Amino acid sequence: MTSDRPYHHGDLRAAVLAAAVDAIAESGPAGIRLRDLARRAGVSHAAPAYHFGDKAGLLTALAAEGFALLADDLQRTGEQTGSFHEVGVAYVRFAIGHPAHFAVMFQPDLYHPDDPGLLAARARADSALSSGIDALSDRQAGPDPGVAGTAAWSLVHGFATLWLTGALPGTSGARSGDDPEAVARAVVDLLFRA
Amino acid sequence: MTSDRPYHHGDLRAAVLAAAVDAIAESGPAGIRLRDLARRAGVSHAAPAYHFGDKAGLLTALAAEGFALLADDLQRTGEQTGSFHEVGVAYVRFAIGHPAHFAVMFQPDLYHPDDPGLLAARARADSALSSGIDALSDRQAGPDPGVAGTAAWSLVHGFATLWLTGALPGTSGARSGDDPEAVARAVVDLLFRA
DNA sequence: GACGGAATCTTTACACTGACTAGATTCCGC
DNA sequence: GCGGAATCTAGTCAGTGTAAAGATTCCGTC
Repeated sequence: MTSDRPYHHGDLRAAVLAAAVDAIAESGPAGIRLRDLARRAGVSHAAPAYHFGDKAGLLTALAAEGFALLADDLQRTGEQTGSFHEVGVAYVRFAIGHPAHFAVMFQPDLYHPDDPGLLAARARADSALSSGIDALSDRQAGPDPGVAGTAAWSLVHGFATLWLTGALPGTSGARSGDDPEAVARAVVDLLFRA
Repeated sequence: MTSDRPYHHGDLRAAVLAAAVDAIAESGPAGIRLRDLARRAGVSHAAPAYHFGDKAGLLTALAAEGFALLADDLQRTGEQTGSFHEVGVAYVRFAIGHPAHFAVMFQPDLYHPDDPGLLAARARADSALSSGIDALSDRQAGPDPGVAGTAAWSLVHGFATLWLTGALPGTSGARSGDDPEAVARAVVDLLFRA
């Protein structure tokens, strides 16, 4: 069985990560199989283990990539708009635009939660979100800025999660044509309408 | 190896469900193994399959049980207090009190989402939550009652999810001694303070 | 241009899992 | 107490994750 494909893939690490994103989009993070990802990338079944160690290592890399992308999005949005409303909407936009990453990021039992690269990426995302919240608290007459930040994060995170799960009536119901970003904006506005 | 335990377990279905709750609390829904649950219940490795068909069937039953418990909690709280604030807090209290159920309930890729029993239980929970939201909208001057309901649900769901994930600063940070229910109440109050 | 170590991938092997099947045991209505 | 139904066991199989050892290629250095 002499294949004509080269012995070295070129960028197998990225290819496996991309294949994982596809596989998760199809059947969720639980249905992911290392051997299937290897098949998709056109390599032997044990090749992914070289780059990620084990299955949890792969998902760790995926989660870290997700936190890094989220941090970039939030930071850029914060700098461009200076509005926490828009940072919140950007959070939802990221979740819906990268559902596979988002699903893995907030299931620490799937990966190695102490991985340094992951912790660094998550710290960046936390920082970008916090700075948006701080800017908000300045204008906000709330009693406790910590509570306001927790509320804001909970709101956008919950909305994104419920939307992705298909639990919201609008997702598969009568208002299925709704733009999630528009609904998210309305929801965020409601929280800070004072 | 003649065991002295009886051939019939008595209530294996409930025992397996209880073992699943324990196992999920230990290592998450992804780490659950049918053979391990059988060992915990003291039966042969294939016994659980008789009651649940397959692994997804077991998690379907667990999710249905969770939705039923949630519906009971929300309905009781709504009737006793008549306050949506308290219904929201009850939502959070359920999630933190039944983390294993909650984790499975909102991961439809783990179970059979079309199961009739599951759909019925979820419909009951949706109804209990909606009635609380309707009562809220009457007093609320919001533009769209649908938006207010989505916001409220998103808020409590997001808070519960983030708290269980350990993502909130208060969970493992300096304010780790905080009572989640008290924080939830403050967060819900913030949304509807007008 | 050639050498040699490092990086990358394949092959082989093994324990474990979920699922299926046939058979054993017990329960329960009549 | 008879007989079908319900419940559980035992055996089997394909598929999975992981580890170890070997094969192939890359790349800095001479």
